[in-house]
Amino acid sequence: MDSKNTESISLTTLQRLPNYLRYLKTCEQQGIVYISSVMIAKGMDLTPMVVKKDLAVAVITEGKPKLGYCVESLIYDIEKFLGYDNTKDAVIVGVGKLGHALMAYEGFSNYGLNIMIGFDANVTTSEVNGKKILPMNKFVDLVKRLNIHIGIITVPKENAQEIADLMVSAGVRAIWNWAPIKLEVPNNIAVKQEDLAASLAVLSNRLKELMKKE
Amino acid sequence: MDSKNTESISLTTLQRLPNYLRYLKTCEQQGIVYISSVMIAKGMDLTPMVVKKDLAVAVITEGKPKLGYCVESLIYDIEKFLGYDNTKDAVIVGVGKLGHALMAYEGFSNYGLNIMIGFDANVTTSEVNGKKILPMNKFVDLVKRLNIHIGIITVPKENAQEIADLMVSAGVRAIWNWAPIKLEVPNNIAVKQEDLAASLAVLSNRLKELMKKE
DNA sequence: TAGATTGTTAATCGATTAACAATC
DNA sequence: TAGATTGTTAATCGATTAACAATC
Repeated sequence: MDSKNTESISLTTLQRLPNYLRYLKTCEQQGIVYISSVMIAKGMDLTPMVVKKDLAVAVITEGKPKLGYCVESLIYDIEKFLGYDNTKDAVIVGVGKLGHALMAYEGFSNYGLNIMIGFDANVTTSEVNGKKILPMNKFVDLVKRLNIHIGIITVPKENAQEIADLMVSAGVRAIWNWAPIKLEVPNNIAVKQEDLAASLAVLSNRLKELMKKE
Repeated sequence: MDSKNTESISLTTLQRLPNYLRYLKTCEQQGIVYISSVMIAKGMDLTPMVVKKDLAVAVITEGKPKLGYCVESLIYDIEKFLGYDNTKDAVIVGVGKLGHALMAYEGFSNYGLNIMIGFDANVTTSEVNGKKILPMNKFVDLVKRLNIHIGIITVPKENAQEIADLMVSAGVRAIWNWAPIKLEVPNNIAVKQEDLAASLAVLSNRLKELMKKE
């Protein structure tokens, strides 16, 4: 069916797609109906070539020479490609300050993610934003029963591996790990490491380069 | 002096460096004195070649054939390279749940970052972990006076650009932006965008690939 | 000495950039 | 029709991988 995306999309393109979406939606709101790769590139600090290449792999919509791409169709296609059209349920383990922040963040609904329930070893609050917080002993049963495939880990690094194991045993297939530790999981489980140390390394390196120039 | 790092280091290598550090410290704690690129690669899911190349650009320490690299020297060199040896002060603007979590996170001290003060339009708490939270009208003066060069933005996206402008006017040179919006700043200012939508796109794409295989 | 491991040089791979024919 | 823009094919660039001589 999907003759496209048979071979997997490049990581860089994939990471840019949500940004296209964000930009195109602001264009749509301004009443722009057709947009060229040149315009998109200008608005997003890319080159037109990157835009054309990215769209070519992620989108069915074809651009019209001289006119550009239909904004509405692009939005539709990209949302479809990213799976934003059918929201995926997730659970989060570790409702400390960070976990709390992620649970409360409204923006994830725009990304097709619904954090349904929070779990914590020490439950201190019963709800965040109308979402229940439950003790760990309910975890495996509930995740299995609700058939939830995405787990978010925001526990201290000492406990992250055991939580990952628990998630895998409960049928979780994709883990978003915020603990600064490399998780060991079976190779049929996807892990995305959120690496703040790497982000900081990039930022402070750029800062150093800037300072050197003066 | 530093004949190395004249030409800038590759982004991928840079992002891996904090992970080397983390791994090497666990080795040190286990009493390992010398370690080979093969061992490091095994412990970190890399290839020995990547390890050797990365170390070659970031480190002064030379490996000894048959023996490997001195763990202690590697740690010293990488910390130096990443600037962890002299801690940098930062301020954060937007002490909602996320900002609160970042302010309270102890781990940043390991990365040479010290979030000194929080600012917020509506101050509800006066302190987080012994760090003051102040109203915005104190921002420019204080940041200038303390000569702070790093700013973290955790305000809603509607306000992120004005906060960035304010930071720039106060002498901030590097911005870590958690709001999902592309900031416009002068080109002598470094910006690191924290892009959760991109992370989620990667994770859910991998999940999709996994599901397809079954 | 023999062999494992480093460090460097060459080959491969993939992504970005350039060039250009097709087309509205 | 003329010209801007798409989509595709080729060239470049940079990072990863392979090969191998040097060396402890």
